[in-house]
Amino acid sequence: MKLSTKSRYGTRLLLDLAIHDTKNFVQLKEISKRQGISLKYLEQIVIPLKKARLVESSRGATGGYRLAKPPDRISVGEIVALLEGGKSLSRCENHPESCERSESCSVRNIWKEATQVLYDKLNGISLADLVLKEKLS
Amino acid sequence: MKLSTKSRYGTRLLLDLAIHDTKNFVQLKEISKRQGISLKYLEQIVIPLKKARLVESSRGATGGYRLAKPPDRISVGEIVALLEGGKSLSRCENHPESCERSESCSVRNIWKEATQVLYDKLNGISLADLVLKEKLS
DNA sequence: ATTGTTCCTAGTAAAGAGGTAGGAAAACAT
DNA sequence: ATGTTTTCCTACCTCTTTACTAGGAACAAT
Repeated sequence: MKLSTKSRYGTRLLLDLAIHDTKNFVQLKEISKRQGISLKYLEQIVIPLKKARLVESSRGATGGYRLAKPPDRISVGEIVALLEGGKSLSRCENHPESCERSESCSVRNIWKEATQVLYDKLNGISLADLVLKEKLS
Repeated sequence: MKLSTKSRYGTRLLLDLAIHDTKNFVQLKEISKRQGISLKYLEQIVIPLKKARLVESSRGATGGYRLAKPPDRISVGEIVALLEGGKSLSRCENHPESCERSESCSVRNIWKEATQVLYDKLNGISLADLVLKEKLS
């Protein structure tokens, strides 16, 4: 039960955009240098972020990315859910047919509840919060 | 960020012991039938549970397993932490050297906080609680 | 001695994680 | 127009982890 690097790097990517922006476009190349993440990998990670309309892009020489919404409207929860491919902690959570046998749902409900508290926490943290914390340190 | 089958099956294994026991030893073969999990796989899963003294065993023809502690003293949190191999959600959480570069710890702290709320929840649920829920349904 | 269990050590197939590689398309600068 | 610099798109690749299975030894009861 580990977070993938996609989630972690993706969060850092967006945080970087939230800090070094904001009206103008920021190039992945810059973020790559600052965050120490390969450009090619960032290109992969940004794709779902763009699809989900968290960022918008501009192509060409002076192109780059910027947040599509104000930082206080983007939560860590939605970033993680997006890059992890769904909120559930157990695969069967949304596919009851696979463990219907004897689990009787009482154990499965535990996983649901755990998922809930986890995302309640992450949903309560916005990029704006992270920017603030970053500045304080 | 998914739970492994080891955690989920392990929890069901222990819940089964908590229900069908309790003084006598219960064979994995029985649990295998009831839970629909292969005997060989259960044998694998029970090893760390025994090492951690959550269960005790008896060998031979009338052997089997039983809980080593009362069900209200065993939490789902410790089962999961045990079978997932640690509580951290991010690999770097306990190895700061790997992401010291630019994350400045503010993002990493988020993962720590998330881990905390998750395990606070799971630690608050005991096998005895699960037995109760199982009986109600 | 036979049977039925735990225990121990391997092995294995498929999926996922964590990237790289090469180039096309677009926009800008000259 | 041409070259440059970016995003964008598709594919590939290696390593680790997951989720098991296999075979048999050790042990205890009958």
